[in-house]
Amino acid sequence: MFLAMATTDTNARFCCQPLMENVLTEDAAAELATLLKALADPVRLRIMSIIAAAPNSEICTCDLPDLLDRSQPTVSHHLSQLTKAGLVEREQRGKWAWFRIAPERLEAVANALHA
Amino acid sequence: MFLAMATTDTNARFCCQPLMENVLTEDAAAELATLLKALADPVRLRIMSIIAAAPNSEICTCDLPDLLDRSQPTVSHHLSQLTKAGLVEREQRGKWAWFRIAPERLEAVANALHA
DNA sequence: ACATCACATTGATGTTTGTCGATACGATAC
DNA sequence: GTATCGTATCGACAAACATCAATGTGATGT
Repeated sequence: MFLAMATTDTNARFCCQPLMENVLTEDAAAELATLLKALADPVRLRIMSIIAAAPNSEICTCDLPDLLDRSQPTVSHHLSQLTKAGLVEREQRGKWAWFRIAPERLEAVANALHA
Repeated sequence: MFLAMATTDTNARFCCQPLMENVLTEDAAAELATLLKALADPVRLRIMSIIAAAPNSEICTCDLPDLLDRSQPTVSHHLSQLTKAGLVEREQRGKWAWFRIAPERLEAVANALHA
């Protein structure tokens, strides 16, 4: 939905007539870029993938440093990025933190990419 | 297709039983991350959007600096990134460079995001 | 209370990225 | 050829990012 998210905010002149209606606003572009950026890292993609493949579609943080071959602070940082972007949701259970994918949010990104 | 792109490359131990089958390989994750990174910038998203909305779904580079409010070198750099990622295709016509979206490539990214 | 465990935060470091001025390249027009 | 125009490349710089060791925090169990 490069189209669907669209509202115009530019009134520029052109020499080859591109129309500026139905084009991503600077704001809309920034918002979508933020989401894509949150996904655009191999470690974070693998986290999403691991969650999607896990029983009950949820994981405990404790497994990730081993699975991802990254330090605990690094994993924590990536989970925080994904959470902040709204792509995963965090739930505390005793001392463990569990994460699930926020499907609507992920779907929104995927849909935004269909022209 | 966090699932569809999957083949395993990790045999880690776990305390909360996540399965490591059907999980993105490090290589697959890196590849997908590269594509997402190419899209994860407001200027590049607007470029894609402008192309998608343009007549004949193509644009001449010459219009972009004005439309995007960025210098010519900056625009050139972003177009180069998108081209390198295979998300757009370049065609020289006289002195002008024209760009079109590579739909399969963009679709592949979108599909990879459906769980 | 105390020790322990799971996780977050801080601080530091090397790398990558977006940006632009200056310049080089390549095609067109004269 | 020479001038001009559209675009790419180079060099520099500041901002953002991934990473980890060290430390802080908050809950559990004894």
